[in-house]
Amino acid sequence: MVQSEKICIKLPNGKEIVLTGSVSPDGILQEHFPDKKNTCIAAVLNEKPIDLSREISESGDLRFMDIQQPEALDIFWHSSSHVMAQAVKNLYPDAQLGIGPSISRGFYYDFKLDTPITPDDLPRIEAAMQKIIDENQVFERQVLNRSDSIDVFKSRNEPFKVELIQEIEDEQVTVYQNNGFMDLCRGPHVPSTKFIRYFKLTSVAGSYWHGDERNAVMQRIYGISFPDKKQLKNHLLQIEEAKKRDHRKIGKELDLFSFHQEGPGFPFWHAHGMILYNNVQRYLQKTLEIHGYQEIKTPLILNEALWHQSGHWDNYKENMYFTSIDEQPFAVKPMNCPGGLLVFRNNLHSYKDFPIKMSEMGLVHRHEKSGVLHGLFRVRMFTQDDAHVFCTPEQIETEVIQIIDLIDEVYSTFGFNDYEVELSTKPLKSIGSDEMWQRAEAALENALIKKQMKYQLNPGDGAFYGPKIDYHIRDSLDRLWQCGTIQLDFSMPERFSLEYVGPDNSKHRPVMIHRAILGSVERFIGILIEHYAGDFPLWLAPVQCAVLPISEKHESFASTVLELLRSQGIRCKVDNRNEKIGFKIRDAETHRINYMCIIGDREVEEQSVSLRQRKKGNLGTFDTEALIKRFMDELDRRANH
RNA sequence: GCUGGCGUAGCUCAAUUGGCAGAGCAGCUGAUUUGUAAUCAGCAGGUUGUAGGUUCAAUUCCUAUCGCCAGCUCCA
Repeated sequence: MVQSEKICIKLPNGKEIVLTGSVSPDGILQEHFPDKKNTCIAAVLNEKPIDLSREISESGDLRFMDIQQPEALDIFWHSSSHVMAQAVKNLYPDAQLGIGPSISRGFYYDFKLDTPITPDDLPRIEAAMQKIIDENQVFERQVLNRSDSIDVFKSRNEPFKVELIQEIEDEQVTVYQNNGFMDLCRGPHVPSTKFIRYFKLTSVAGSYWHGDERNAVMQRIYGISFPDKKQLKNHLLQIEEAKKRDHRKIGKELDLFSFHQEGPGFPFWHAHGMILYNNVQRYLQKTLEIHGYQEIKTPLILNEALWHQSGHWDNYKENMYFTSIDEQPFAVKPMNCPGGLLVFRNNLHSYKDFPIKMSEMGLVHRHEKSGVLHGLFRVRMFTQDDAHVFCTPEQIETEVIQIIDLIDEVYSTFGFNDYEVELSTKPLKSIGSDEMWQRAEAALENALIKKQMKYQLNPGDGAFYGPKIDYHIRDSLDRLWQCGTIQLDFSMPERFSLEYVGPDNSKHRPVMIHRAILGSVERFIGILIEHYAGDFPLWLAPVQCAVLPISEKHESFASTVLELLRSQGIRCKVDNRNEKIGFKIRDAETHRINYMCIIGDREVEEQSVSLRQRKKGNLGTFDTEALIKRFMDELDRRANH
């Protein structure tokens, strides 16, 4: 490239240099920061990432991307996917390349290939990758014009790449090449393959070209790589930990719930699971009572006409189940609001009664495609901790603030102190006047601002009937789960002609706020199981205490202790099996029982127990009074540990 | 829904190229009477998801079906 003007570059250390001739970031790195030569993988010129080997053709700020910087991982993973694709092409010359991006955690590449790739093939591909890495092949960038590049990829039998180029509007495209492997790619890449130090291919799966099931079926290989061995190890450990915490696995181990062929997507709650379910529900009901809610319950099956009126027929029919009663069409409710509206409309309401906060633990059924069902996280039947707040437009902001506080209170009870909030505004398809939307969005936004909440704006992502605030809670493994939601609704009051009598003695239309805190009780319990890894806090635990007599002769006092604890509402059991104490302790520990009361000669003598806490070990001797006090105190605080 | 994988005892998993379905844990019985994460021995446990088919013979091969698991644009 001919340089018409001199190029001035400002370096990260503040130094300014003038380039003469053809200079790449590589050269500058060698000259000015020789110690970083081995750890830099790319440069950033005027906030645009470029290859280290790329000739600098414009003036501006230049900095270097160290391999340890998070932003470098993106490039790192992208290069890793190239190496993987190259390895696959070496092993399967017939494979046609799809796309191979870096993703939030790792990378993948899609291939069209007639021979199926199974997990057993991954070590072979990994070995082929290692060979490429050991050869330290240099990634070479090349600029081609469109038609040439199309010819190139046609001749290489890469129809998908040709299709991609045809979708590109630019006259020039870039390709990267190393040792005969070529890929259409925007770049940048790490300088050479040796930078991909530690990697692992994690899974194979099917996918579709452009994600559309009408298109060609592709095989996708997922992988992860890191510059540091420890990072890779930690990542793999985290995957292991997540597997250990899988609520489906723990649910089976602790006998919490089950699923059956006879009811796909419909959870069966077992006795232990019901304790979780009931405790979560009771806690919530009590809390709502304190916050001025009144609880209602509406029928599971309602006449289809209601669903026409509510708009669900038009917008939600695909997800609903239908039946008939006395030859009349009925539907199983997928949401609770229409039923709640009938309750509201059953009485005449004065503005003096507002806000009216009606809550419902509503069992809803929603048809989900069979392929998306997933334990308690994605089911076809669940209980929503639903509520509808009816108020005047002026009351919206205050009510939303109260809900924000309530949600925070509930989440922190379960140890979720970290959550993310999104505000979604008017979508293209919507009902209601612009003025109404503006007022509603402002009310939600003001509430968030007043509470000094950080939130992400999702323009155009609101429901068709109103804007909303969504909550995502972060669990102990740093994963996000959508749970709570606060939605303003102008549509339902309209459709159902809701009214209240105002101070002017005439009728007005109320505003309705839908809100859920847990979202789905079932899903929330799934999240709790994984969050606590099955080690539930005392107030939730299915079995809180195991009474363990050392031998047969201690059974009598053990029963006395059991009865005493039971009389105080402690969920406990006695283990009278003919086993050694070590066995009984192990059994109680593996069943995640919070406390063990060990009873031998000494304890019978002193009328006390030797208390042991799950995962913590021996706590020493407690007389029965101190024991109960300890339990009650922990229960009162709903202590999280 | 689509693609691929899987379905064996209550649970976790075995079973050469098709050749008598097996182990550990849990359960039951007996011995042992135990002091802070597994005492020993014995017994029992199955229409191999379901329905067809191929075969002298099917857990194994084929077809259908049900369910489970993973994935199904985070775009060169």
